[in-house]
Amino acid sequence: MEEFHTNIGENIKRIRKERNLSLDKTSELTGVSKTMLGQIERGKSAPTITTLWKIASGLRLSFSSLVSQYKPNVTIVKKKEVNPIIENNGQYRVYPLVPYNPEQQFEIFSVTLEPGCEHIAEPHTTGVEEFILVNEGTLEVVVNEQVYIVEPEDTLIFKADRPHIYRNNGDHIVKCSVVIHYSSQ
Amino acid sequence: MEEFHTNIGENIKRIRKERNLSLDKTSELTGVSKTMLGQIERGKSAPTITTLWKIASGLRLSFSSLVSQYKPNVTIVKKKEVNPIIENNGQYRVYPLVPYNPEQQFEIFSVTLEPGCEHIAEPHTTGVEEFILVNEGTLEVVVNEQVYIVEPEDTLIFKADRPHIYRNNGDHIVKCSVVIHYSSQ
DNA sequence: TACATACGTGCAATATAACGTCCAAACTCT
DNA sequence: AGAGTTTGGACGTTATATTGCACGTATGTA
Repeated sequence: MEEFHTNIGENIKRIRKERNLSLDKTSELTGVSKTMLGQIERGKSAPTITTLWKIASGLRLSFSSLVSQYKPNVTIVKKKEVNPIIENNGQYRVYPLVPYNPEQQFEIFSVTLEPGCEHIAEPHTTGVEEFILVNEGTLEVVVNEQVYIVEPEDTLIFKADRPHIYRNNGDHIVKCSVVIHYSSQ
Repeated sequence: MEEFHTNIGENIKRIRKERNLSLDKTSELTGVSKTMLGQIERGKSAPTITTLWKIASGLRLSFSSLVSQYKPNVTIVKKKEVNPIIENNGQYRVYPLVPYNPEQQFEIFSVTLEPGCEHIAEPHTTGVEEFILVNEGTLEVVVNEQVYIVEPEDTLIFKADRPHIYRNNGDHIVKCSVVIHYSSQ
């Protein structure tokens, strides 16, 4: 993510090698200088979208084939090592486990609500859908003035483009996993 | 195409306005300076992919929603105004009518073969498919040592990742439309 | 009117993308 | 082995992306 452009470099180099093209030949096909191509491949510079466009066009590639991320087979995220976002005086804590990324258009949080906590969430943009999987405690969610009671092991799915409220009316802590999906209109 | 980055600017501005965001707020969400955002929106500068990444992530957008081209409703391409690519001493002429573009992953040519012309085409990369629609004359195409006779109003479809030969053995000119599709593996 | 706030843009400084030229290593050919 | 060719990378220069600061305009408020 912070080293995002290295992906593109690797993709270009792989495709170039698959086609047995030299940097010179690729430069000729794309109209991008050999030096620049080499630097992009080695991750030494991040191209502007105009040069990326030239590369994609010259090599007859789609954008997605260039920006596609290399995914490690296995990744483990330790919640203890994730800095939570604190709200409601620490009663409402959000742990971003899988941050958003333009390719996979969703993000995953773990959310904790202390007993008595009521959190009012801003409406998201249109097309956003939330999936709430309750792990512990009983969660109350208000959407469209309607109250939904979500028991442990139950899941609530709703369009989050309107204001909604999370509430823990029990005396036990509430822990839930939240997946937010952003549909690019 | 040459003014490609203006598209992205328009897309960002449109989305930002839809969400009632100021440049300041957008800068805060994306980590890209307000000035830069303004320049990108106005087409005054072409962002690098790292800043585009920041914008897409901060605004929870996909890449495709940012790079999507504005398509005019109607476009007319006059073959007379298209510079053909000349080969075989002018006996083989290729008119690029619709150039390749990374979004729509194909290109369209009009091809003319004078009588007696034989053109040997380089193999394309794997995954490339050709669609040949013969308009005038009778075209012979050799693929995998197999000769195919394509009469007027007939269409030949074949995977073009191997050498192939176009031949006009008749005494009438051959004109055909060719669509080449590149599947981004 | 005067003041305040929010918004978009202009300007100067800096970082870096993009280019042309040159160079060293590897690979052909006799 | 030696000359020529191809390859990828290094260096210096130019173009431009990116930033922070400041300015002008609009809108609302007392």
